[in-house]
Amino acid sequence: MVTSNAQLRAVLFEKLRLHELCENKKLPKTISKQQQSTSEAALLQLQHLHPLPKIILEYRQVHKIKSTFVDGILSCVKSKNYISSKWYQTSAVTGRISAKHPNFQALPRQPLQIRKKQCIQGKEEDVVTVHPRDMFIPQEGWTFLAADFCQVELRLLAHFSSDPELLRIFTNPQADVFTMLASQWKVMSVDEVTPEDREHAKRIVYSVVYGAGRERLSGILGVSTEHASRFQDSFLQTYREVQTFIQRTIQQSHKKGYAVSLMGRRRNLPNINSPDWGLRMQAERQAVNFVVQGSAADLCKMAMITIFNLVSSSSSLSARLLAQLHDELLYEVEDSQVEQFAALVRSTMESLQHIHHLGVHLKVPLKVAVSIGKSWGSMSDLHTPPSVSQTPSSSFPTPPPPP
DNA sequence: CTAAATTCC
DNA sequence: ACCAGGAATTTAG
Repeated sequence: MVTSNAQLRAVLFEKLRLHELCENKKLPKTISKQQQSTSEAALLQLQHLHPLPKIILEYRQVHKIKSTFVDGILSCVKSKNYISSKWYQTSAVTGRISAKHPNFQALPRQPLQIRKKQCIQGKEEDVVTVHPRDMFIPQEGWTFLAADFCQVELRLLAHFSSDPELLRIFTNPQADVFTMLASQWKVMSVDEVTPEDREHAKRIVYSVVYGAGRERLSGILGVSTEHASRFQDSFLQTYREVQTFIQRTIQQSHKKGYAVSLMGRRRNLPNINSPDWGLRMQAERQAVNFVVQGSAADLCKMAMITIFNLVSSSSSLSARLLAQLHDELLYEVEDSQVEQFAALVRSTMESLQHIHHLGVHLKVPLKVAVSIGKSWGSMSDLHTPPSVSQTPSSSFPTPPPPP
């Protein structure tokens, strides 16, 4: 079977013995059993030695789509006559929301290009592109509206660390952070940075701050481990206070046995003082990650609930929440109310920078990107109306009575 | 690096 | 027929 990694391993390393042909590069091993890995990283290294690895990689991509996002979603529709995810508010340790049956959060964002087989005798083209999110469209007379916190976790990291360099980036913004960093690293002008470059920069930043080793980083960065090691040194040197924040968080976790989010939520870390080095290091990374990712989850839930309350108490506004994609809220709103709702959502989310009755005062401004569209796949930015962004209205609900 | 769900063996 | 765990994919920071 093409889908069997055990059999693939047998063919690749016992029959063809490809690992002996590339001793210069070390191939990844599986975590638990220390076998030869058949992961993407391993197959990419082997693709020049034999045609099979590339075929497997292509197969895996289309098979994932077919089995999960076509057959999988179809089976979700069959049991009912409609399609709707189940949303879980308490299943994720960080406090993020998760979805099942189907998992809308993992629906492919990028369009997929699939080459047709020659034997089909394609009269038209031999590549077909699929936009999975384009399948979802709003009801007649309504439009999708997505509100997204811009770089939440990085902003929260700037807040927690008080790193002057990182704070400066957000307090006087010149361009998008990740496009800026991408242009610096790849030595190119800001408008030459492609969306792929930006995503790449984003992955690198989060990998470094959440404690990626040089092995892992070199894989993402596409350079040698030595170069990756130097890169992470220079990164943590430019943002020194980030490093002290990481150390402080780990130290406190060791003392308390748990990590705390922005709004006081805890995550217990049983292995934080484990004698096992591997487990202890993992718990330390989880501590740092929880403070940032968990705080982002706090903000998103606050935004969701606050907007829900505002819409509920409004007699004229018609808007429904369709999904929560991590730090993004997806709504369906009546065509005539798009502008009004966009302004409300934006000011509500940005006002979460200061939540006075909870004692939350972020040192960085929160920025929200609102986009609208007639399908989930093709949503375009809705520009900030200057009047709204200048005056953040007090749209927050009244504080609860003191205890 | 972290956090999910899903599919396959 | 069912379940457990691992390895691989997608997504999100």
